[in-house]
Amino acid sequence: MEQIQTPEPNKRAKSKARSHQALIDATLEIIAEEGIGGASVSRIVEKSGLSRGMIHLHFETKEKLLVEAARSMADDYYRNLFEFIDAAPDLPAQRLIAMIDADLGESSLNAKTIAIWFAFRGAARAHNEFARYSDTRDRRLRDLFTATFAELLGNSADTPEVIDAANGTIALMEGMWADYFLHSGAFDRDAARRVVLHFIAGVLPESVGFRRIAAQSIR
Amino acid sequence: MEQIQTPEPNKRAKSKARSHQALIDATLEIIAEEGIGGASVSRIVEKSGLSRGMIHLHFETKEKLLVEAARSMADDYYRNLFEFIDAAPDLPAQRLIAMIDADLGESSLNAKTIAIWFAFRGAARAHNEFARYSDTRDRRLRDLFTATFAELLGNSADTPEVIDAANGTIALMEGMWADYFLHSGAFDRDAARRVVLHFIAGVLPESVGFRRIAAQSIR
DNA sequence: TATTTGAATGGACGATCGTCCATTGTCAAG
DNA sequence: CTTGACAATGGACGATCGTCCATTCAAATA
Repeated sequence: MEQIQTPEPNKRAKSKARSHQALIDATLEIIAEEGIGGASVSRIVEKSGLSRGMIHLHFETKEKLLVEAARSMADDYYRNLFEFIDAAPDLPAQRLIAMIDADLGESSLNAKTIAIWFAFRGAARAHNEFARYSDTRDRRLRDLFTATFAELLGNSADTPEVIDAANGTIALMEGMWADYFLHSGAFDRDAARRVVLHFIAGVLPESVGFRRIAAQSIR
Repeated sequence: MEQIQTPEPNKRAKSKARSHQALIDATLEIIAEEGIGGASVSRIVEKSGLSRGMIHLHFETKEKLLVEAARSMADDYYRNLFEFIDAAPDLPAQRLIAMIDADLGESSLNAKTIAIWFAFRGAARAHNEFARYSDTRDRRLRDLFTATFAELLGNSADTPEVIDAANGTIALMEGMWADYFLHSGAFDRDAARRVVLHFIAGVLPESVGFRRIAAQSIR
């Protein structure tokens, strides 16, 4: 009987996909624990439990595997961000808070992901492919913040008020990531959230009512 | 005639000191251009124009040379910071602005130093010695900001208002460094300064008069 | 001037790096 | 069941890594 072309991957393809992902996962784990320098071919294949030739088979080059790993970090960040945005009411103030919560939440900001982000960034000067993903993340985030502040302030997105508010907010969150990176032990997630909301409220006119909404959301 | 023991270094010691510094300088330049990974023994001795055995002679280990290079970055940062602080009037608001100007000024924030700082940070997970200098820098800065905000607000240094103001300010400046790192081409130094001052003014009570002093200093 | 000191040299060393490929083993098509 | 396809293996390869040390040579001392 002629079989309908199976939509689900067959055993071969499944195994291949599993190996592909195992290499990326192993690479990220090693980078988190030992930095980019520790991510040698030998360590990666050891950690993944696969054989030496797999990196060349799946990624052609170790470099390209690292780029894929960086891309996967950026993807995860955005997936989490839009989960928060989609779950929030469609009001600019609520969306703003949702974006901050996504950025400072456990799934984006934790010991493993932060170690990986800073490791990739540190190597970005040498390998601009990494920078592309650090930068892509940043550019999309900047556009989202700019649009949200424009809506919140009732201004066009190219006014100084909007641009400054977006720049300051992004800087604040970046700074909180750096704080976490340097003192993950002492870092207080709720305090970071409170400070960010407080600083943003300070630069917005009383009339937009952000202060009240932010205050309600303080935990 | 018996000569008085020369207080200035003799030719030998001078040459040794020059080589010592040449190795650190070469290392920092390579890290700025090619990242930590590019700083191999071969590259360092090539760049410095010295011979292969010098790293072992002066630093015992390449690792220790990198640590010395990181320490030299932290030293430069603090030297510049205190130059600004010492030049400022002994008033908390002026000192606060001086610290921000030191942090965002050309001598601390430029393409070379930022590339180096982020490279060291990225490798900090692997080699905690680097982290010590990133962290030392941060801790002293944090203490200075906390003391200044305490004075400005007339509160003790352990009140939430003071701690939050210091945390937010440090985060803002960290974030501006990250912005510079990711978009050194598009970065606007004066805009960054304006945003930081604006955000700080927003969280301080009108009564401390920071807004007016900050506004006067906007360029 | 003769001797001692130690800064500086540069090649040798084993370890590890990333890449490549002949071979193996297993799944899917014929 | 046989055969072709291909995911997977793991060792070989030259290049480069960081360390070490026998040697050189100029400066300081006697």
